[in-house]
Amino acid sequence: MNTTIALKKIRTFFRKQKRLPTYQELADLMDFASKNAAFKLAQKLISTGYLERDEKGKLIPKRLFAPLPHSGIVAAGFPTVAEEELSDLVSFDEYLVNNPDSTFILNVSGDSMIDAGIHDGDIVLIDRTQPVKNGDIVVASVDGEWTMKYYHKINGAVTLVPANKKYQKIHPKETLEIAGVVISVIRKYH
Amino acid sequence: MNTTIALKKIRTFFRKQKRLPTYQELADLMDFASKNAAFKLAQKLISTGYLERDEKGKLIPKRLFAPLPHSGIVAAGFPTVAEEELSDLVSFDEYLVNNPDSTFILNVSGDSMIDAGIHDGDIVLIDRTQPVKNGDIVVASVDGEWTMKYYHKINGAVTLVPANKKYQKIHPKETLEIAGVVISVIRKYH
DNA sequence: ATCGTTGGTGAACAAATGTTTACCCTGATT
DNA sequence: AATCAGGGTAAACATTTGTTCACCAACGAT
Repeated sequence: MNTTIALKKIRTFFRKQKRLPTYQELADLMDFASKNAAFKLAQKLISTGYLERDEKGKLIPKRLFAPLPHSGIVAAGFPTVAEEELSDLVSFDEYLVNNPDSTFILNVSGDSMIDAGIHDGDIVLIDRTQPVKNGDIVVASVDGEWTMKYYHKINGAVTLVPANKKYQKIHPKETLEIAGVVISVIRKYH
Repeated sequence: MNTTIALKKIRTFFRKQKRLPTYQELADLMDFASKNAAFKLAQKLISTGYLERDEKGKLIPKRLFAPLPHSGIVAAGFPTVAEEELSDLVSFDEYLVNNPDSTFILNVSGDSMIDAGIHDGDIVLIDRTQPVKNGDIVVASVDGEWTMKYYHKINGAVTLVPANKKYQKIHPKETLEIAGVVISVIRKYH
């Protein structure tokens, strides 16, 4: 009956083991005496969209970790956290990362981009294949030093602009190597 | 020998399937004709610390997605503390959401929290069960209007403080309803 | 030249796994 | 009172899986 508690147990199992339980293990987990009960449970979880099967029929997690209702805007009227609409459920992994193979994570240290809302301790996602456009925030190596700055190219001359008046603009002379473009900023409290 | 290329293939497999390959699959992946070759490969990957076995002897990833000596970026001082290869292992869903059942998403509109690095258009994760502490950013309904502000309670008197000098502090008189605590801020460019 | 190691093939096999089929109980519906 | 669906048990079974054993080719070091 309670798929919620089942999900909870499966989640903790997956967190620990980094894999989904077998039917036998799932049965144990749920105190079922029969594998088949686990099998049926899995079916239900698939039909409710929490799990799915790969090409070989094996169970893999789907929405297992991100079933978040996405309600409207803070401003007006707002929210009794309404009915959870499946269509609005979001996996952050999919939402944030378009190119998993070329994306990596950086921990931000320093306050040179604070006026862009990037604080010390934030996490930043970098795509190293994405083409750089003016106004993008990039991670770059200038004359041997790595920084994170706004990127501006005017008449062929690149300027790296910090988002903090305390720091200077940079006009790279010798080397300028772009590690990638900041595609996302994440901050977690607590 | 090519444990590097093996790791690469295993990684992409894991990213797609969200599970490790069986020995048969690993053999196929590596163009081995024999499962045993895969078995031995796995042994090696275990002894080199990339994989490990759980209590039941099943393979689980260990250092599979751990920080790699990626050229350049790690080296010189600035922005990076650690670089990690991105994987579904570090699922943002898991990382960001502790209590899936009580967490929901809001789109931020307005600039009243801009000095806290929360900009118009950002996405914010709210936990509605988490206890509110002083200094937390909360989503609250004051006298019928919903806002996002810092929460301060001094001698029983609650003050809601914006992170923008343009706006006034709020001393709720009548109703004060807290929808939840901001646990995370997400901004996506492009 | 030979020896030992590394990395692979191939076959074999017990145990575990996914899945099906049949049956049962309980609470709700009619 | 009869029926029905949901959620569980129990048993059965083909397939797959992990693992072992024996063997082999290539190669570097001795």
